[in-house]
Amino acid sequence: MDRPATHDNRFDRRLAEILDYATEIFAEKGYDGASMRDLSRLSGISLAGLYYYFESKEKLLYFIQQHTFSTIMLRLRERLAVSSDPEERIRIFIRNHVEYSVDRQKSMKVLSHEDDVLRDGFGAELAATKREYYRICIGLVEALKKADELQPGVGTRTAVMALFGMMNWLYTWYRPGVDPGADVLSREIGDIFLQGIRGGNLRGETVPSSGERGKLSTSPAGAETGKSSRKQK
Amino acid sequence: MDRPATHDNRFDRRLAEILDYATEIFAEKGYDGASMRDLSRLSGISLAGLYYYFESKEKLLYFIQQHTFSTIMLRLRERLAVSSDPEERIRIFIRNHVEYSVDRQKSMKVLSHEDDVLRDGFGAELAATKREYYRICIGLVEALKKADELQPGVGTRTAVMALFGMMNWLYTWYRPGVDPGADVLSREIGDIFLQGIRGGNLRGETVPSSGERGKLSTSPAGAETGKSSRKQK
DNA sequence: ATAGAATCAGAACGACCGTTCGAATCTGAA
DNA sequence: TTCAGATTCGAACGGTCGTTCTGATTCTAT
Repeated sequence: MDRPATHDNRFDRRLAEILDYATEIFAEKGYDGASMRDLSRLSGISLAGLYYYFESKEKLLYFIQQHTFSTIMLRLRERLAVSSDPEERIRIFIRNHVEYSVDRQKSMKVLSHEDDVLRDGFGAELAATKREYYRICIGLVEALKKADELQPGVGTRTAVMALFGMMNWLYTWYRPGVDPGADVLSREIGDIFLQGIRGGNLRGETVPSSGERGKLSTSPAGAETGKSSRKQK
Repeated sequence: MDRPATHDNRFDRRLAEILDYATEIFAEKGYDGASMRDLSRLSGISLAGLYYYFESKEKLLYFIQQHTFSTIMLRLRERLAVSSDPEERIRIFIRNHVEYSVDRQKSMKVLSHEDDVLRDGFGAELAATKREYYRICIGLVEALKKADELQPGVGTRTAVMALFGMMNWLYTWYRPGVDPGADVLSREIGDIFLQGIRGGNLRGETVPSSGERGKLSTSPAGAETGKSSRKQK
């Protein structure tokens, strides 16, 4: 009876296909280094034909990054809903991020490596999502700290950024088939992080006076997920 | 008496100055996004004048990366020479890397972010240095493992890559004046890493059977410092 | 004073860039 | 079979790119 929007499905599927090709060349050559003619060649669609599906190269990158990030975010929310244990929730966060990184390495590379390319409208929306993602992680870590009643040797911001570093650096070295699978990798990174922020096991045991500097946040700028800014051409 | 090569000193100083400007724009806009005309504008040197000091944009990037990396390597060797304690040596490694990252953030960004741009001659030499750097770190971690007699819950390669991740991600989020100084930061990252790879402090205590998968290195490719390859335009 | 190093403006080179346009082709409902 | 709308295309536009050339000038050390 209702066969709604036969074009739209068609259109969306084709666009998704193009997005996959675009992800590939952006990952290979970088956003600036990749040309629309590269994409045309790889996808087999004529240069002009591409522009039937999106209005600009910038928008193309936006589509990729937005889709990647919102997928990660969506899965995270689903998975976090099933547990209220602080440690387990952090492991879920890591597992979710690492699994996606391993699964869709190229998408993740485009998201991480071309982080500061988009500006204004597109960039702002992504930045907001990213800040939210960062805030979630901060929340998880602070919940753990409270539950464990541990006086922190490492500041929360540093800890979270270190965690993002471990996870986001994956795209530079991970080789499927050579390196451990997402499950093992998640456990390993989780182990390092959790043992890392929990005390003990240190030689000097310089417990007091450490980290978390006195004056807190005299900074004008708000918190960021990372990634410095890049001036436009 | 001997006043040798007065030009050469001049030449080198001027080149170094240009390299600083180039580091700035490469960090700002990325290698592909930055143009020689940008560099000309920023440095105040005419477009043609620039080519008196180097033969191509590629070589420019090579100079920057090569100088940055060899400086880090040089300092590392000096500092490692003064200690033979496994933990302290790892802390020295971290301290050396983090200090430089904080001190010369832009150089470090160009080194990390534009990692896979150079190919062939230039790229190969840098890749070799990088592999050596990675090997040193592997050696330090394995020395610690042996000294501590700890059965590892985390594979050495994963651990080292996680460490590189924590350190190399710095350029994306670190803000001087807002975030801790290099000394505190080094200690924090060192704490996370060292406590992280030493056991204990975990809930489940799934000590055996974990990580370090059975078949070791069936991979054809050699070990890498990280960073995937990028196809040339 | 003078040779040679350093620098300049300006134009030009061919190559490639992102994007657009009008025409051609295809597709599915009538 | 028709035909409107969806889809695709070749060709071109105006720019910018890295690099080189010319020819002249300005520094600088002797």
